[in-house]
Amino acid sequence: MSKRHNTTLKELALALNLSISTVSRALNDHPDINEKTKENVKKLARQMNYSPNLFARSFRSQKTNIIGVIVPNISHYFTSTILKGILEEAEIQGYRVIISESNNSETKQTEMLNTMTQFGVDGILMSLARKTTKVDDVLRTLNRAPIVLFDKVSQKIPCTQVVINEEEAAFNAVEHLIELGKERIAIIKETENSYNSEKRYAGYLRALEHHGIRIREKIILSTEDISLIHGRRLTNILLSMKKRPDAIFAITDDAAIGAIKALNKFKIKIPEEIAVVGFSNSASSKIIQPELTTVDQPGDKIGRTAVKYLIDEIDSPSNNIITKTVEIKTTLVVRDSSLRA
Amino acid sequence: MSKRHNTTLKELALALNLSISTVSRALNDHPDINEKTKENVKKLARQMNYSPNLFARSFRSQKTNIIGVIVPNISHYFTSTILKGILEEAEIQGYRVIISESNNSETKQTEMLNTMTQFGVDGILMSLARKTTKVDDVLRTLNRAPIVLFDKVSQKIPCTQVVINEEEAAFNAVEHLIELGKERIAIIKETENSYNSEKRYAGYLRALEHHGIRIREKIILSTEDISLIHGRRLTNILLSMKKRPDAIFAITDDAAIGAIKALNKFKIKIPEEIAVVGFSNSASSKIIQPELTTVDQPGDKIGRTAVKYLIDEIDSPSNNIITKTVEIKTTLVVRDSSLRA
DNA sequence: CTGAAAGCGCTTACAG
DNA sequence: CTGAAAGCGCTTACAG
Repeated sequence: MSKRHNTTLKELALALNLSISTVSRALNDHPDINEKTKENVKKLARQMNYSPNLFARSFRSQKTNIIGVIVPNISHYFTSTILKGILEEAEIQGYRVIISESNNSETKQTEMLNTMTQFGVDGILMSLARKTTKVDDVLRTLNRAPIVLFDKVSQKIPCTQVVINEEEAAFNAVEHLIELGKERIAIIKETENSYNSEKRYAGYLRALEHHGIRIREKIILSTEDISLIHGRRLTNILLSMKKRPDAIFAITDDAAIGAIKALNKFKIKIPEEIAVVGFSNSASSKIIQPELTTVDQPGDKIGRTAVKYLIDEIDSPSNNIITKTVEIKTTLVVRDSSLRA
Repeated sequence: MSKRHNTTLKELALALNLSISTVSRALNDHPDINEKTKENVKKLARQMNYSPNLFARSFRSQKTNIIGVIVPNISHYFTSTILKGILEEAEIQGYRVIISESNNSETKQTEMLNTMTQFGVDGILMSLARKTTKVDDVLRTLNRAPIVLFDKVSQKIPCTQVVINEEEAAFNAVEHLIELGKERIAIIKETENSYNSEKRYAGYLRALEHHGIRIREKIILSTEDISLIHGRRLTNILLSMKKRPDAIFAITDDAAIGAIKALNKFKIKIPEEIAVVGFSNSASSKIIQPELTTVDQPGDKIGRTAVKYLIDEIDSPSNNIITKTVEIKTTLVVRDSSLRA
């Protein structure tokens, strides 16, 4: 047998002097077929190393059993934990997963959506590229295949959205700082109004209001790119103020770690002088000194949940397009950066 | 037009009162077709939101343009950078990528190989699960589709293997410590003889020999699971010795970071008393205090290279099975954990 | 219990 | 310049 050759039903049928139909049925354990025949067929199939061509099967059944996934950046840790959940759940349910990256480019994202529908995926899981504005492209895809959004979502797209309890999580994080006795709590958030940043900011505001703490515009800082470097830069600005904050809530771990790096540099005691809380529970949050208090986002569960909702829609396609939001609970992981002395 | 409906060539043909053949050729800009006809066809195709069913096309051409990827753990940072490279290069070359995780289980790995060949992927990229012993399964797959291994490879599998210059990289890392004036250099490696651990250990030995430094068995430590926790544990053992080492070379960043955490706890000066060098240039290596000297592994390049070699084999299937090793160069990133005072 | 035939959507050699 | 027909590998309703 030469290399790269795949045995087909036809070959088996020829060798056994049976019809293709019978061979197919025998392999699929169809009740009609004689036990003896089944045995013979299966034996030869094993010998000839036969395995069904799933592509042909999918083609016939008009169902690919493939889920397409589009994420902004695959090497972002939180994203990779979601992907892990997606892969696990998809495998359990008998689906394969095609992954692609939009690199936060809307153009690329549209291209990916097109390839995926052309390819005939049964459904699409997507976390939106930053600044996704031309929702039309996504809506057009929605006519072809069900979509479930996760993490970076948009209410403008009428479909199921799997997110964490952003607002509540931020509320809890800030309340934790207040209970620690902190009163001048700065926030480092995004300039652009992403779903996530907006919700976390709302939680911050609500916590302050709820506890009767005055909102100080001066210590509400924003940045385009919510990274370690900008977390550090904005913290330096906070430190240059006449009246420094006594806590910093950064809406990402990266920015919070940047903040800690800045505070460490000036030998400011954490959490006594300034406490810090982040968001994500990334691997780095346990590496930084002092270890970072942060919101744990269960990526695995988000991924699994998104897959479940998507497969539900694949199995029972409904024509009523609705925006449904599914919230996954998070927990605050308290570490040294905000531990009561 | 109802939801979830895909226009087909047949429908276009019917609407235009043309044959399916003509419509197909018009859309593919076949020179035989009348310009006017092409225009009409294309116009209607746009109106009816037609896009070709790639599944049908693949089915006919017996080529899926899909690459299967199997990795032990998708959320390992280094792996995700390789995946990034794979996705980028695959897209450029017009391939789609199916990703799955073996979770370091050989059984699961075999299953994935089977599904992928059944599915008819054009080729497979794989990083082996730990302790892959039953090479037979992989060899059987090799009869169906070309395989290129990367990172976790095995010489027992006759195929192209894309790796980094493990031995040389370790040699350079240890030589760097020697040039710093260190003489009692401990190594933290894996118990099990993985390709990577073996090569790095060989580089360590060669560097010591090359510089006429005696090899001390006592400070050559091994662990099953080369993680932060075990890096810390083994470092504690090193610290309990009568004569402590003056440097630690850990064959992963995780273990090196564990080492630094242990040293920090005992307020041991890094690098003056004990210098530390890791391997990977993970995100965490820039977070830990002091920042970690480590070997930068260009994941992106590894991924791209693996895709290129695989597509070469897909395009020109050769029957001569050979083991070819492709080495990607690394660089040592010197940071505070080994910086001359 | 087994077989002949249709069909999934597409491309292309062959005919006119 | 256009069309009828075969075929990629499989499943299944229909017939016997």
